[in-house]
Amino acid sequence: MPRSFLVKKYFAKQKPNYSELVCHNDTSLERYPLAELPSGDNTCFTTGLVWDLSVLPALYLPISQTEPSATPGPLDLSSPSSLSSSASSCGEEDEGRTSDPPSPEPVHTYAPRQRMKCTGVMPHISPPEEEEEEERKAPAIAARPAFLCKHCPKEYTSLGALKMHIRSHTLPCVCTTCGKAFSRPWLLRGHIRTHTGERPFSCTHCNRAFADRSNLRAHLQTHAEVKKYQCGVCSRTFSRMSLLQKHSSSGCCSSAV
DNA sequence: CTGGGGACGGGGCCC
DNA sequence: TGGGCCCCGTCCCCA
Repeated sequence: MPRSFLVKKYFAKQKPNYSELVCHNDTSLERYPLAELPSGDNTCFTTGLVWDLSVLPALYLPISQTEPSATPGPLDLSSPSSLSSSASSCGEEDEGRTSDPPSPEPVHTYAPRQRMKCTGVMPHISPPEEEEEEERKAPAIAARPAFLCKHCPKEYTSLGALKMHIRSHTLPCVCTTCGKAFSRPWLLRGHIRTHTGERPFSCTHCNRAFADRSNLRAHLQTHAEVKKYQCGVCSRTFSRMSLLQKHSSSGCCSSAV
């Protein structure tokens, strides 16, 4: 299942310096280098690589075409239970998602994924004992070095990775305001900002503030003269992959798709 | 229709 | 080994 996050690992040891990003309204100060994108060259620049659409078609494979079994199974909603981890326990300060120049490797995979809307439906949260039991069972199910998730076909090479994954099924972090549950505390923190209105990440160009670093990163693209994603046919650049996709599918680059 | 913002998911890395 | 954070990404919705 070629989910984007499963196929990364571009620069393991060469992370860019994100301490440059500004995070005002917050104790920490960060400054984002992306805010100063060079202009001119419309194909590639140092801080942000322009993706060429012409390389995309072969790489953009829907999940169904590549690994159908990888889709996580439905959540088990059968056993509601008390939840120890709460919004308060997870804090409210800054959290970490960051904007950032794209990886220098022009390999993108496209995989539409399911979304869980905040619809008021309480997701299932397993009690700690249940979660531990699942974790214990997992290695037994696995063939050998692999740890299999009992909720879905995923397998991992380490128990730690499996435990982390299982959290996506058990969703131990629950928002005390709306009841929505998350797999990790910082996801909950980010969600809580939607209630509090806190926006700790600001753009150095326009002072617009964001609650999410990733959104700031995307926003910074709008200030860039040359954007991250480029059409292989007309050389037009876009701030988002989705925009490039729309562009390509709507005529201009029909030959490239 | 396009561009952008909001919300969120999950693996990997670091401590 | 586990938790926190980083990074990258997607989808939905709206102007």
